[in-house]
Amino acid sequence: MRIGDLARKSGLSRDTLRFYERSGLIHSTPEPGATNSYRNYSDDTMMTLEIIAEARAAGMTLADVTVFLGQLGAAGDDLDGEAFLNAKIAEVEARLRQTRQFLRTLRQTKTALLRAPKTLD
Amino acid sequence: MRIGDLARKSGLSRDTLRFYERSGLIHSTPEPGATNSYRNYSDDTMMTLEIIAEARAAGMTLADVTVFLGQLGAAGDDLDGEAFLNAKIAEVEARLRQTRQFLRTLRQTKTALLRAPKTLD
DNA sequence: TAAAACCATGGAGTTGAGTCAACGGTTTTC
DNA sequence: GAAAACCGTTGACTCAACTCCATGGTTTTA
Repeated sequence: MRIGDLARKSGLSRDTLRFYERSGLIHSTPEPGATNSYRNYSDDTMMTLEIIAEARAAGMTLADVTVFLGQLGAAGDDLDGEAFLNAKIAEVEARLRQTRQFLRTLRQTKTALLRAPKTLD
Repeated sequence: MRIGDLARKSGLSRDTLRFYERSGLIHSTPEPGATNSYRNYSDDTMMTLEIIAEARAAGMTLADVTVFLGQLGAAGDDLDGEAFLNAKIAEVEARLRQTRQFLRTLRQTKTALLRAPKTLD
């Protein structure tokens, strides 16, 4: 799949995809025997992009995501990897708590606003 | 309370607090009859800072938080305010889902890593 | 086969959210 | 009454994550 297709499927801009590739988050392999220099993405790239989106929503930086995607591929008794994952799990759990708390605040604010007395005019 | 105290209590830097004030997120009132130009914060400011932290963790921008804090104070039959809150609630819910999904992925990755066969050496 | 649509690279620019440094005035403490 | 510890402002700087532009090559379509 070429970059334009991936952009349409993912909702990201071509520039963003190139930027992600420069950053080592996704990879493209020139179509075998291609005469041009067009990027060629496998279908799996979409899944990677979804993980990236979730990770970003969870507050991770792209640098973190790069490390994590590395872990995802090759495992095997990796102590640093475990420490990294534990740290990130803790961070995301904390963020989840704060987000839930904020959602409660948002909802309360909404009902408070609805319950508010009409102002005379 | 002066800016240094608030910085210590909140864990934010004095610069960040001044930046938040410039942005209209928090406010200070010169102590009545003060001869200096020192900022003076009420205890409530800490609560505002906690809301800001939660909102940021939930992915809101400071611009959004400014609007939201405005809603928090003066309510009363505000249609735009309701629309804004509904939009933000939807955004935060979506982000919450993505974050939960990512947390699952993180945990799975960890157990996969632990289950991985020891490499011979 | 020409126009439209796509792709590439390189480098500059933008935005959000701070952070730092310089310089000088206040308060507190020894 | 100094020194240390605060505080103020202004303006430049950083960093992450994009985004845009210029220039030029390739594919697809009418």
